[in-house]
Amino acid sequence: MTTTLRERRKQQTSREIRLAAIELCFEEGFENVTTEAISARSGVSQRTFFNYFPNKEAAIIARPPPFPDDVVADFVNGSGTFLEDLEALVIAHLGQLEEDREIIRTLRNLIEMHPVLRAAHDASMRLLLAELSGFFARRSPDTDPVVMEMLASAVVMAIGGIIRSIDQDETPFAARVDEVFVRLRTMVDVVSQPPVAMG
Amino acid sequence: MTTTLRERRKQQTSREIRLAAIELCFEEGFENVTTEAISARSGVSQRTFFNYFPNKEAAIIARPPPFPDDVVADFVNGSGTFLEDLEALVIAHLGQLEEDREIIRTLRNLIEMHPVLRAAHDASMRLLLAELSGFFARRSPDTDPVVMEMLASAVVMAIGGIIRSIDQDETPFAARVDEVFVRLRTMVDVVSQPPVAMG
DNA sequence: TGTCATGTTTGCACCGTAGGCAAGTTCTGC
DNA sequence: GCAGAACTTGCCTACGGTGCAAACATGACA
Repeated sequence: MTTTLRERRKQQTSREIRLAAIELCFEEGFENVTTEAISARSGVSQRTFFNYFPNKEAAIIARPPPFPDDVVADFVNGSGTFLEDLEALVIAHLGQLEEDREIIRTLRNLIEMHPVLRAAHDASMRLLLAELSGFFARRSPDTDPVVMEMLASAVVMAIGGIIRSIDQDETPFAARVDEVFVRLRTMVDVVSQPPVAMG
Repeated sequence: MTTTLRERRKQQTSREIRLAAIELCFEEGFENVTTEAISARSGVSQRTFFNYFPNKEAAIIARPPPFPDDVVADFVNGSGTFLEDLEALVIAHLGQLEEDREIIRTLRNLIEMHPVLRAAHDASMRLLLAELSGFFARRSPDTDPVVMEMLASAVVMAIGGIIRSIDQDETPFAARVDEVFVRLRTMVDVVSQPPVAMG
């Protein structure tokens, strides 16, 4: 039994701290929120706050959950084309984001406005990028790893494009995978543009 | 006359602070360097340090100089293919990095090791990315801007690939532009992989 | 149920980062 | 040389973040 009372409590406390942090940011603006205030609202001591999170940002920007192992395995050992197999991977990721849809909506502006949050968010995007390009490299170990990073960063950007349009499009994220692939193909077209101008 | 004594002094002070910061990091490790020590070594008060830089990281990670206007104009109004015109832009950028070659070598490890520096560096990369994708969008205003971000991020990654191999390859950066384009084409190949497996 | 080991929270003390303010110093234009 | 702008500095305050040891809660087991 791994889900002991202790662990559940910890989960709970962690969630309470995060919630308090986000609410306070929303009410007072990120700059004006202190770790002391967050601790107070979530009913723990400031010292405990720092047992859970290394800093204020970390309480607000959660790192995205890792990709499920089976989905990764399917991609890495996939027998279709790169894009075909990539689709399931991206859908899995978008699906997980769906749960956080409301939080994403709330945090988007906060992130836009505060360099510190932006940095924390960047760091979490960088992890995603590394994870993805790792999968790519495992799938085709002979391809230049830098190329895999390039491709992964393009995919991450494409996903970002979908997320950023959350306010203009209510469609569930996963139903919008196509946009990623349309964009990848458009990108290819730009790069492969024939030597003679097309008017 | 814009290059007044005052401005030169400011430049000078700024450079002295940066130098002191980098030297100290090299001698004592980033974590063990305080803004107080940096200020002391560069002969200013701690208060003045904060007049110049918002924080320790900013003194260490300089943002790359902007692209020269004429190079940008040539790219934006260029009449060749996308890749052909892109070349001059990338060469200009690599050329500017050449001047910092030694600093880059010194700072690389520091950045790898310290999340705070990494974050500062990411932020400066993000500016580069935004600048580049802005140029791309101005050149072809009808193309989906998200695609331009994807492409720009791939190019930035490719440039990063060159910089990261600074220790394995002494060739001047600008002489290695080709690697960027080879990699862009490889990336296109991966994405455009024909539907039937190629063994 | 009692008790012991382990894990978690807390208070406290301490250092470093960062900014506001006002007084002092240096530079610029006239 | 002088008035005013720009810059530097010291002082004061607040927040961020960590180490430590005491207090407390929990799980295991008799």
